[in-house]
Amino acid sequence: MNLEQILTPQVIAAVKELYGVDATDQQIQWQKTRAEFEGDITLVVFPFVKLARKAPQAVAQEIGDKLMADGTGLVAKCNAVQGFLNLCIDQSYYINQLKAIAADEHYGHFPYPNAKCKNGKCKNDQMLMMVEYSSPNTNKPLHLGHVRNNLLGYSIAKIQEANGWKVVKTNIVNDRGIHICKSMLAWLKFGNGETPESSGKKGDHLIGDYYVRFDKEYKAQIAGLMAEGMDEETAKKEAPLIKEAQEMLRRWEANDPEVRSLWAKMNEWVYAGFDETYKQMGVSFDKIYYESNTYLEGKAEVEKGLAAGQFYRREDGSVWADLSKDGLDEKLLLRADGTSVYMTQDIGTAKLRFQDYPIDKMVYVVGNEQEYHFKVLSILLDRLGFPFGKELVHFSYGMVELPNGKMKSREGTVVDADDLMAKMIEDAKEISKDKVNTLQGITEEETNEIARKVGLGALKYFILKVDPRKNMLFNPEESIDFNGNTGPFIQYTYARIRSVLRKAVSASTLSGEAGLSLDPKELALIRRLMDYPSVVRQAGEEFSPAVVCNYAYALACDFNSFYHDCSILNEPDENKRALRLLISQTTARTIADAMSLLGIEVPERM
RNA sequence: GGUCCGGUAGCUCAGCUGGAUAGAGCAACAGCCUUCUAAGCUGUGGGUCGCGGGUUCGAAUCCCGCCCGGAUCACCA
Repeated sequence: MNLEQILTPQVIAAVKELYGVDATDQQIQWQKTRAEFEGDITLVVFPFVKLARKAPQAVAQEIGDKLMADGTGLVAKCNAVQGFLNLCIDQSYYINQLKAIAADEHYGHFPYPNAKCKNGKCKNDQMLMMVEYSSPNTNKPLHLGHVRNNLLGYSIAKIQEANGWKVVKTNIVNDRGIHICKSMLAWLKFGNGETPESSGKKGDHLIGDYYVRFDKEYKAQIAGLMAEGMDEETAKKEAPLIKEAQEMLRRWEANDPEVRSLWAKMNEWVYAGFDETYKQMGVSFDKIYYESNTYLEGKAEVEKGLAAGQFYRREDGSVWADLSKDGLDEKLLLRADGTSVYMTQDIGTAKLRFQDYPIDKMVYVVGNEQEYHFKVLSILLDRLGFPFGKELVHFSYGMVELPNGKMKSREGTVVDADDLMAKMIEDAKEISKDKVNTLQGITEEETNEIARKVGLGALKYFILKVDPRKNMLFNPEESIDFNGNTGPFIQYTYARIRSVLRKAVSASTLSGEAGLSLDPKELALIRRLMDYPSVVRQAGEEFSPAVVCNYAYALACDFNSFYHDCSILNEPDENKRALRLLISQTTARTIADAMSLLGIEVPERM
């Protein structure tokens, strides 16, 4: 039970006694006391001013006097400034809270709050949330946009786990379609049998190169045709290359063995490349789906819906859903030639997933450009009887933009994920060269490991600290910071604490704390630590790793300030020293936990 | 045009379930290492919170209108 929960009923009682009115929970507003006033927590008394028909200051004073006279001794002092009642809480309360936090192995995590209730009877099963993220196309390597997606998806999964959900991380790989045929065709025509082994290229990069090559050759053909007098639109349709690619797609759909085997081979190259990237990024999946396996399932679902009268068929044979009752348009589900569209595939994927897992909540981590798609998908899944359809979450995030606009794969204006991670690790290593005194006696391997954690930490924090909904800017010309409000700053704080704890000879236990008086910096830290569970809760409700970032930063700031002012190991009073060690240890643990929710590792030294 | 999202310091971003004088970091400048890691700490300067109305004791925050930027409204994914 936190401070507000303890104090709120006391305030309600005080207001009742003083003014004979029943105050509602909503009228009780707490906020942190501003630094310039004395106190730990502040009650806003404006809501009671009318009831009391007195000046705000007088009301605040009256309530404050009542709280102090309650006999518990919790409120040690108070002062009233206008309509704000600042309360000083007895220090023993904080010390007890600190001990409780230190003793709680899973502090900030909520084990099973989401008990599944059926027929009013709770079976205490854990609710299952499936989180889809990454969802790459197999025709090009991952870029910075994917990095944001992956980091957000992974972090959200961790955050929801901390909030008590059973989370299944999933990936839907878009492995079929015209895009991969383009790469395949270009490889056949211009590849001379190049393989990842023969060229030493990562498989996804190799395929990406041929995708770019296709586009280049295709554009040349279009230009050629236009020079012969054809208009642009016709030229785009008539260029031999695009026709060949389309023909290849037809052969793929017809299960042509030759095309299928090439397709399988090239996709394997891509997956090997993706696996490397995912591993370096530190993300993982519990279950991977492939569109080549789900799109037929989608067609079947649509046919079923059609038979059930949910959808209708037009004269040309195409199948549509009428969403006008939901305030939307009509939406195509199957083309006249019977082939499926994006929506059909997503329905099929949902079907398979629901067969595989008892999904209570489905979360799609997909860019905000697809908001309309998911609005439609939600309605369609609901109509088709999927329990999670209506309440599906499209975790919609903003684009990563470069100084000159959006990234475009075909135009080569992308920031490659592998390159970027390598660059960050390299930068981290460069910076660590100046730290010879703190990193002396460490093996080359350890140094590399620290650089990896720190470099990736800088990148991840840089991306995750921004509100996911917002577009964010990345300037490749300016390197990502390692100072200030950054991942490395927080990692550094952790490493500092670990260093102190290593040097602490014995873990003396805290006793006889009655006589202890808390330093303001100690108090601030304990209060910050107390906030952690509500931060985890909020991050889960809002689907926002940024909330966790802000907290981790604030916690690190509080610690550094404390560290600067208060000596830990050199504190002569044994009891005080024990308290500070306990604060330090709890802070380190909380930093590490918060960072783990972000998918960021913390080094023991740096 | 309809719908959705954003506009806060020179730059990158917090704050947005209404609360006291709008916060960080970067960049600039000035201090702090014989003492637990200086990737740190302390300080200075920097703002019509896009604009205009409204709601109220109180608005960056809520409501309405407008301006600017982005996304979306495909037999693309």
